[in-house]
Amino acid sequence: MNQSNGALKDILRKEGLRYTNQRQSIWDEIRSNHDHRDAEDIYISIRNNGVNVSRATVYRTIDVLVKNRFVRKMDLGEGRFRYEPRLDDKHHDHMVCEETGDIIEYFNQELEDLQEKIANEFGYTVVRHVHQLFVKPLKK
Amino acid sequence: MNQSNGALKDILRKEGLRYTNQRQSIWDEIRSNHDHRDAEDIYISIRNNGVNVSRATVYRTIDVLVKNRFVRKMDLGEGRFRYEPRLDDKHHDHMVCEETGDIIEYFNQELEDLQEKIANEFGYTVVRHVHQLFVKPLKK
DNA sequence: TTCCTTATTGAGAATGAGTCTCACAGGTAA
DNA sequence: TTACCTGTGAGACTCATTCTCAATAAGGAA
Ligand SMILES: [Mn+2]
Ligand SMILES: [Mn+2]
Ligand SMILES: [Zn+2]
Ligand SMILES: [Zn+2]
Repeated sequence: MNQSNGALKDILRKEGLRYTNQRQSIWDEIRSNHDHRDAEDIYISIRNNGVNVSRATVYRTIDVLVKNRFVRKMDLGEGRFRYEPRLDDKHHDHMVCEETGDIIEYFNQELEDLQEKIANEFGYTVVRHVHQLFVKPLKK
Repeated sequence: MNQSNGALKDILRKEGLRYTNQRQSIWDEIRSNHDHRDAEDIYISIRNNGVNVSRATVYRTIDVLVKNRFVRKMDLGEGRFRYEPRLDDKHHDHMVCEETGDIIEYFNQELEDLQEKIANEFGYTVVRHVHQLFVKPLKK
């Protein structure tokens, strides 16, 4: 599984890459919580743990992790990407509260099916999709 | 209406801004077709028409047009924004063919309703949303 | 019309996320 | 140990977009 500890070595081997302390630290940091953080946040957190890595290595390693589905890269239209660990690898989409900035995860099978149906109507099949709901709290 | 000719003057007046040739040229260029173009494309087209405007003015004017719903700004995750005129102002979402780059517009009321329902379940109401389907042609 | 005050503009500098370069460090194999 | 080769850090670079500021042009007043 993605999430187990030794799995990083496996994908690195598969990719013909070496196992290094930096790569392990970066994956450990991303795994350490379920937030949706940007590269700079991740970089700062690693450094605050006393590990010296460069931004370049953070970006390079994230690419490997994204390619191997350990990490999901998302674009909320903020001008930079955010990343989250794919610990259980269950698909979900995001709802962003415009008042608080909270990010809520949701999954709705009907929505997933509907979008495939729409694509089919145009002669296509969905490869990937972006569903983002920018919301505000209902009046009580 | 947005799309009529004199409407630009109206929104500029409302915003306390002056009516200038540059602003008119930029809106005219964006209005001239229904493509989903980036700022550089728009800038180049205006210059090819023999009108001298700066990139800064293109960006500044687009902001005003977006704010006043003359133009829709979209982020397809390409690292730059694309813009389209809101000539009839009917809402639609986009499907992007990953093989050809074609952008197909679609609208599905069921989808629109469903996402509001999902937001409600979490105690929110949808302010805006992004729905993008990245697709490939069905095998024949 | 001409004048006057201010908003607007153009050119290019600045910004910021992300990528690239390259000399050096560290693993690997014989 | 040597020879080789990948990975890394620091900082240069890229590219879309924003900012700065001196020069220009709206547009209201007279
Ligand atoms: Mn998530
Ligand atoms: Mn469109
Ligand atoms: Zn989904
Ligand atoms: Zn929609």
